[in-house]
Amino acid sequence: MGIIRKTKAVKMLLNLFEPGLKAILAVDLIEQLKNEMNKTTVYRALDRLENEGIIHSFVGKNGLKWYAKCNHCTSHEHNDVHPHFQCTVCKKVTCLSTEIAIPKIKNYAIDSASVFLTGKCSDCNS
Amino acid sequence: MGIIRKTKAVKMLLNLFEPGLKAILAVDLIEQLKNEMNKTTVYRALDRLENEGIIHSFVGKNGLKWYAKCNHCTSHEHNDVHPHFQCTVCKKVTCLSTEIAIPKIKNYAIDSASVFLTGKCSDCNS
DNA sequence: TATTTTATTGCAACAAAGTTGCGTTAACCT
DNA sequence: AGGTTAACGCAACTTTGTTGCAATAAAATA
Repeated sequence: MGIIRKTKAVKMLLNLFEPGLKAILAVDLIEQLKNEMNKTTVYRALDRLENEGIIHSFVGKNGLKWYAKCNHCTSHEHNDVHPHFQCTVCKKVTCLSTEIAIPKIKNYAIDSASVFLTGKCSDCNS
Repeated sequence: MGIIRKTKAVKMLLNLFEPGLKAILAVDLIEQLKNEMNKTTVYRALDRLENEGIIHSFVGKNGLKWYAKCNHCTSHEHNDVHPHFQCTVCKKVTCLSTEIAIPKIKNYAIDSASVFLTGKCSDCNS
């Protein structure tokens, strides 16, 4: 365990995430890769990459699953607690590097926060 | 438009939300009401109540839809920008009344934020 | 109250996202 | 190269949510 094979699926997926902070819908990955591999393969490869801390996932407003590359995570710890942002104009979803302040609430022990923002990105806001 | 009929479905749903801040899974509502009405009816009644600003919805970590009662919303405006919290012990999901600070990001125009927190609620944190 | 209007319902069929089991294939190790 | 085992493909399935349409029941009107 802990070892991940460098299979065709893994390589292709990592290529697609290469550009950087942009998140991709699982469904879109399946569509893009439909001539190369089965959707089951895509889902399973994504699972593995996520378990190894190479990518992370989150759920959008509509319940669909997004994936993006991690910055400084390991299989033990997902350090990457950052907000995700969707532009209402270009529809792109990105990881923001802004740290978010986890609110303190009396008598509650909060151990995770996920923040999803919408609005206009810098490209569309001009 | 703007008028919502006080049908059986609407009354029963509002009763279930009565207790207060607790959110309920759409799927659980359907299960609870399966002897009383069709799931289509539940989904459509929830839609109407949400459009009128009587309840609001959000998506949990797993992509499932939650509904909860609104505090001070109208059909025109959902003022209720509050975090949602799920206790990892008792699994309950509640609306927190804490205001959240929408982060400012240079060149971005942010117009909505949804925050989902997990941890231990006050009941389970003792 | 009886009648008309129109929103709401039930049903059955569908759609989309994601999962599972299992026999086959292909990475990796030696 | 050969063996071991993770990864794959396929088909079938599950779950959540949606749609069209004929039937029903609120509300409005007479």
